[in-house]
Amino acid sequence: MITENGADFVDVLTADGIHDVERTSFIEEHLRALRVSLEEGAKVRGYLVWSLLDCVEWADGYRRKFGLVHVDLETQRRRLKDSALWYRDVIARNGLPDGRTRRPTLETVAARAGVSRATVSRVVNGEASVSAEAREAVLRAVRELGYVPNAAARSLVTRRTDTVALVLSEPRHGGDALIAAIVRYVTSMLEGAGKQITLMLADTADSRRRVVQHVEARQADGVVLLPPDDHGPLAERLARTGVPVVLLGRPAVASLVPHVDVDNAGGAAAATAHLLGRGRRRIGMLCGPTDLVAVQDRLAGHRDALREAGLRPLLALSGLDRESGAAAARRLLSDHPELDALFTTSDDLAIGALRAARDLGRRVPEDLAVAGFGDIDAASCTTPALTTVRVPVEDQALALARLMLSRLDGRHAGPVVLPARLVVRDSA
Amino acid sequence: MITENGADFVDVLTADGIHDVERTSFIEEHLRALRVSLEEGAKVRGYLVWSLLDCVEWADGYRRKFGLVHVDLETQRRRLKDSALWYRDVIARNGLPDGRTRRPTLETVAARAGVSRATVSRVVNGEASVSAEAREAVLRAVRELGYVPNAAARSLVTRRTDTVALVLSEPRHGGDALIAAIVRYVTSMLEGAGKQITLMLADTADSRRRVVQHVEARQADGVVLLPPDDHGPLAERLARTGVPVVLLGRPAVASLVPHVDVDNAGGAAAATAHLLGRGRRRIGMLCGPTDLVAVQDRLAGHRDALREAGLRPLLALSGLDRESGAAAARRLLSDHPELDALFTTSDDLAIGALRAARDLGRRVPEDLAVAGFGDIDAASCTTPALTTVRVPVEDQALALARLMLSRLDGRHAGPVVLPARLVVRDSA
DNA sequence: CTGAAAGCGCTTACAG
DNA sequence: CTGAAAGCGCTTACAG
Repeated sequence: MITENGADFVDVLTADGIHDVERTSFIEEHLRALRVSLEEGAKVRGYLVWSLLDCVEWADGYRRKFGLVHVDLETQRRRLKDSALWYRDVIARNGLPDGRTRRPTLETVAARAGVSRATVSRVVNGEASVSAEAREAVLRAVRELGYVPNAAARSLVTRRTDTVALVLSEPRHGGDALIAAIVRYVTSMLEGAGKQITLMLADTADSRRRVVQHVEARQADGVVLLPPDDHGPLAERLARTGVPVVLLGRPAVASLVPHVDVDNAGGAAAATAHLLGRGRRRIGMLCGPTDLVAVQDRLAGHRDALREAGLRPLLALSGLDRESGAAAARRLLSDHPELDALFTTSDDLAIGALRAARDLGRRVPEDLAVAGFGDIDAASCTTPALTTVRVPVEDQALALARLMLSRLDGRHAGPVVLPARLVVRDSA
Repeated sequence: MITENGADFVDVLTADGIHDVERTSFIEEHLRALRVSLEEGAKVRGYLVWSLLDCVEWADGYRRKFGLVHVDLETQRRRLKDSALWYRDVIARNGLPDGRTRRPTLETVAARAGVSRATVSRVVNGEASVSAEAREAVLRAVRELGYVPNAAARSLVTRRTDTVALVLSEPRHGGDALIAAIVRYVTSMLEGAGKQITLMLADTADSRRRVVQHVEARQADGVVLLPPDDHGPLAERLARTGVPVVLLGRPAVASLVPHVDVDNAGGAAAATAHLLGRGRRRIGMLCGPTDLVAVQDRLAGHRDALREAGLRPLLALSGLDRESGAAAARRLLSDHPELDALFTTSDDLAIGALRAARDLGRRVPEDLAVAGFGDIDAASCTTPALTTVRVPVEDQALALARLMLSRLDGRHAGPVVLPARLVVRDSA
């Protein structure tokens, strides 16, 4: 660790409020680490205070100066061990590891192992045709030197990049939870398979050009593209380069590019059936922007479910946000005061509808049942809590990653459609 | 576009419900594109139907077969133009562009421009010392051939990667909105500066090792690391390699690694002052996991504000989720029924507290004022709407990107602390 | 201002 | 099973 004047410093522990049993081994462990550091010449330049809650005030002086860490015991010990190992490591190397030192290359490893570069390459890449002794020697040299292959050099000759581009466009639909889940799960699965992720944006003409260039220059072995609402053309264009492309959401136009989607129609039909099942017969619908494919599908599901009951849909077009949902609901309810239920193509619209209902003095669900779509985080926080259709964001992310992996393996794959489950709460 | 049996097909337009004025030019434009395609030998294999809402049912047959696009006029025209240009482009190239064709190299460009590879390289990299004619010739050849430099070859010799690693660890604090904002804004700004983003996870021992290897092997020119709560050691370790590192959130231990943070203490003090200003004197606090630095700082701000008013804090420790917040609130309120306000270190805890208050029959804010921290999406949806402290997620993301860029430019930089503003709603 | 040439660190036929 | 050698596509002193 480095203080503000750049000098190394080691920890001095002051721990309070720890169970005695635990304290002993904890302190011992720490002091051992400390002793090692001191013996190896580190100078004490400050204090790191670990303490529990009841000594916050006492410890405040230290906190101001060096930072105070409040941790539970488990964390405390893990961190302690980490930093102890780390100190030893650093000190063992005699001061700062030098970033400017040349990294070892195949050449270095080969020399140390007493074999040729070709053999080292074979071992590193897991080829079978290497003798046990050679392999052993190479592996040892790799370990001792901390050899890591140079990705650029490898990619230059293999023409692979072991990289997948994750392309985000404007999130008109889906929201932050979906983005976060995809970023996390797609990355996790692809990293597990030895791929690297390049994050790209495709929200402007410029950035879209960049994506096309990137892919045409073969800087990615595959592309995960989301959400595609406005980007059918982009997806097709990328697919034409021969690089595997995978989409989130059904594209507007039938396509051979495989995609992952949620059963929007089925979910909307389920929500509508639920309203019907509660005896509602005059059901209005708040419908988000109809150029979004997901909105189209939800609309279709709603319509089909109504038709089956011999009813016809009654729509109010709306934007994407709560304010616009509230306005559409007000409009619909004043034009059609007889309505006893509202279905909306998104939770944000439903939350707007709840506000409108409150403003208009309609009790939910007694006078007006409201059902949304999405099960966003806020849906369970409203009063009444929102009945809605859950969009399984994590499953979508995982399916997307799996689809990409199978395409990278050269397998063909069709679209994946995940079920959307009704979540019944209080609003309908 | 490709149908399911792999054949090209062109669009046939059927548009309804469009204002007549618009319709004419729209259809004309489309038919022109169509004619071009047909003249150039494309076969009609299907229909793409653009229509507006009122012909949904009629169009359903087409929808089933080929996908139906509902679009507003603006979108319609843009998309039409896109696909028309795209058709022409593809067809002009005589069928599918071949992904397996060799891309042009410096060599190719040099030959075409009648100069040496070195000169082409100089032009491409914007060096000044090139004659106007040579530059002109090279630029033309680049344009005509669609030349894009091979990143691997370039990186091999320059030892730069023009890549920044964006490292995500477990999101114990901050949530999806923060992740989404960072992914979006950091990527946007760095792409604008010609950098590529490599997305990495650091949530397991394995993935952390991968990150260290990645950086030590110089596969990134910089690292944006978030959230650092458990990763002080990782940040220090990466910084030791000499690669610029930038952190989200104040690290637990004082460090030279620059970071971006929110004024957690100031925000908590403001919320507490607000409660005091409303005449509340018996203020309890729900305190999230105290090993999180942000929680420590919020706690400190709360305590300082109380102390200034001659009061002492009354804490209940809690986890991170709503359930745990509700439980802590129940505990605190039954042990101390005299409490007239609660401050919480996060909105999720506050939402839990609202539930507990309702269960216990306490009216909010009359009997019990509640203030949270974060201003998450759900905060404005509760009843009563939550008074809270806004954490400016976009500003954080932008500051993080700026910090990284200045570090990449070799400039040193200190920590950035962004203000956290009180948002007064109904709960306090 | 320009070109010939060396070299970045790998992989991969090819020959043995 | 192994090594010598060519070559991936670029940049950059160096010499002119």
